[in-house]
Amino acid sequence: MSKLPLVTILDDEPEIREILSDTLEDAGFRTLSFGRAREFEAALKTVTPDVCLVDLSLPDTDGLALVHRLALEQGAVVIIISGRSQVQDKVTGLELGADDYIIKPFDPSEVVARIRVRLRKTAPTETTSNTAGFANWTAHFDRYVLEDDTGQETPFSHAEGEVLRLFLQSPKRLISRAQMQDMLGGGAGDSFDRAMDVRISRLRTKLREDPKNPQLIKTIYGAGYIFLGDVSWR
Amino acid sequence: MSKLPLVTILDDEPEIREILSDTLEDAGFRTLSFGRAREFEAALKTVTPDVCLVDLSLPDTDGLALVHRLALEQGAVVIIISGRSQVQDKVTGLELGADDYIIKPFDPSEVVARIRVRLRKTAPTETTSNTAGFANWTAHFDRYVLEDDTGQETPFSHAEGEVLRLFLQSPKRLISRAQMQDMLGGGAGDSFDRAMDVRISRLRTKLREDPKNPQLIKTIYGAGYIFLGDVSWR
DNA sequence: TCTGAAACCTAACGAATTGTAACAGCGCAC
DNA sequence: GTGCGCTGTTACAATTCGTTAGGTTTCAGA
Repeated sequence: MSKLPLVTILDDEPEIREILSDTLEDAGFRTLSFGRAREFEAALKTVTPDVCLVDLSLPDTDGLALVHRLALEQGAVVIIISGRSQVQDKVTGLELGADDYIIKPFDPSEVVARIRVRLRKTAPTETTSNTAGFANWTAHFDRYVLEDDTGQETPFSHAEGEVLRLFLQSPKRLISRAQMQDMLGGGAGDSFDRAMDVRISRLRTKLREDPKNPQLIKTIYGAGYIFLGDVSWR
Repeated sequence: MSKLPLVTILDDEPEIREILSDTLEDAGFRTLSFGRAREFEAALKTVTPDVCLVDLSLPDTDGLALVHRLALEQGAVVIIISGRSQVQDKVTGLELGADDYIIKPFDPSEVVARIRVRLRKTAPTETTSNTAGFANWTAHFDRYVLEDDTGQETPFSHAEGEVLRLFLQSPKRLISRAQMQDMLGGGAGDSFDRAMDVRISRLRTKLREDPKNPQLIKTIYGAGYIFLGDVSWR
């Protein structure tokens, strides 16, 4: 339904354009590449990119001025990719309106990650999925509600949700108690173990697990817990 | 009128904390420094930083988990400062919710520049429009009136409007009590918490929420409130 | 297989947090 | 002054969640 995000690449070196466009398209973006600022600005009349990658060392324009126009006048998301690694270059680039500044030589996957950050912040809240399906349950983390296959809803508390989310984020993998303490921000107390037990116990109750034979949250004696069941985030 | 932006610094090395806080305060920010994650998280109950600087190599917690919690649950702006310069570290940090990733050793002025970028992008919360729709309600902030889908109108007071506007400006996001106190300019009094409760209670009544099962304003025990419902400003 | 210790489960309790009715102080219109 | 609406405060009820305590399960070693 919604189109893939569009990323424009403006760099005078063909190899760099190719590396970037290949990586970005693999990562699920549409791309448009330009070697000259003139062409790029002409294209802007007909398309509106979600993110613009701009190399500063362009033959036909002052790159910084272009960035400034893009960011300030068009309100575009601009990421500078530059061979100049001096701090002063970065600072002025960022001050002139760039959203990020990546130094050449760069790792393509870092570029992808940084683009995703910008998109995440720009897009209206639907980026972080807050609903997950598993077994015959659907967990709505935004509403703190657990929905069964008949549509009946059971509310769960914040503490229970933390544990459930942790499980759903790494299903079919052993999760140790230490890990939970970290993730759930608890202090390392003597009796803290018990608190975690209780959380899990309560969660199991809401998931209508048979205490003698839990199907979803399995205890690994002496090691931790493991969440079975196929999870799909939506 | 508006206070200086608040930046928190979480790093176990005192020298780094000092360098950062000195530079940032010279650059026109307020700062709060912490050496341990525990203290930092405790402080979050009473203050709401505009940007959080987090060092990943903390003694008492898994830094990435902390970042994840901050970013996802609180919607905070997080900048990682780390000695780990591998691309994979950067990518996972950014994917887990960080807004930027700065490598040690860093230049303080670059840190300042990158913080300014985040603030620039976060700031435009100024909504010129005075009407917002959500669920089957329409809120008219100019007339202090809440209109339901049949056109029936319920007046709301200034205090109720403040809270409602705050919710409608960041829906589906956890809003802590601290945040409310900041936004609504209340002193941090002992009994001031109760006043906020009462405001919300009254707002819930006007929204005809079922007290046992609120659909729009949800309480997160020990954390704050979250407003569900899709908001569109008009 | 039997036994004891460690690990784990969970009912019940209580401290902390939150909801809301009732009251009081304030400002404003008349 | 009187009345009315708004808002913070107080007091008490309800909820959440960690802790405690006692029972059950697991596992190593005899």
